[in-house]
Amino acid sequence: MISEGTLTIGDIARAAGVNTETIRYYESIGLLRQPAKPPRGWRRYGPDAEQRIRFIKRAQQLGFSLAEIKKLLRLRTSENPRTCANVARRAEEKLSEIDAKIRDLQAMRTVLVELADACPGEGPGDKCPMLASLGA
Amino acid sequence: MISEGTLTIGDIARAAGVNTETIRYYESIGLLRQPAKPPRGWRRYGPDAEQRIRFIKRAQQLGFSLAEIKKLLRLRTSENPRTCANVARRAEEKLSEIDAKIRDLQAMRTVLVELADACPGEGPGDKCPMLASLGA
DNA sequence: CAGTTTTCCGTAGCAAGCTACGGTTCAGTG
DNA sequence: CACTGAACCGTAGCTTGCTACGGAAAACTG
Repeated sequence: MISEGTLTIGDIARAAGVNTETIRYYESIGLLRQPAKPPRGWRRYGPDAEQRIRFIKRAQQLGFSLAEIKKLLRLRTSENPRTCANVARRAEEKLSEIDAKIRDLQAMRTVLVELADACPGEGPGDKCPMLASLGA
Repeated sequence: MISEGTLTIGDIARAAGVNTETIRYYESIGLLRQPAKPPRGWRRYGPDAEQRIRFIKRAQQLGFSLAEIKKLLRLRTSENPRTCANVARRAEEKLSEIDAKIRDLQAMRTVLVELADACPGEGPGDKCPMLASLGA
């Protein structure tokens, strides 16, 4: 629902803190709607385009991919009264993914710490217990 | 230090649980040395090629990139008596990176949980407090 | 009105780590 | 010796999220 307005793509880009190319990219993948191009001249955006981009950036920071954000945005305009539940479900799925990533990283961390503890801190590479433990 | 041997690239690939193409890729980026090609016939690998690939895969699981693994492998053959310390230092750096990623993910998690808690579980998209909080 | 900036648009490239394709040569089996 | 499967090799493609390039047209600035 990008309304017509008076702002150029550069105005929106500066306001939202992104590159104009990024906006064009979002439009090309259907994440933003391009305002209709006038017969002569440049496209003009309304201020809601900036809001849309800010939404995208915040959702990205929460770990959503652009494809997932696209789906969230489609839900937003849905009249379905269960939409809110759908959004909540997606958030829960994302939460599970995040938890899984955290567990993986913590497992990595444990192994790395164990290896580092075995290291005497000097000696040539072929005697290094860390490399040896890794199978080198 | 891939010695000459009797094994073909397919043998090594099966033994190490990777694709032959992956081995060729590793060779192309200098992560594995290609055995010299005989004037007629196929290259032959020694069993240490499999060990090398297993090392790479384990290090990857610990979050090291192929570029970083390349450096670790170069350290391994170094005569420098401080090599072991260098390996330990890289492990510590990697530990910091892992910790930073965990912190980022936990921050995402916190925000997501807060948003999800505000969700009544039904209603259309334009009333969804989660989407609203994100700025949509 | 001249000059500079901006938009427009398609195309191409980057990072990382592979995977796929296709034509040719070679090895191993019956 | 014929056949099948494997290796060889270069190149291209995949994913995600952009960024860069370049020429033309439109718009702002003095």
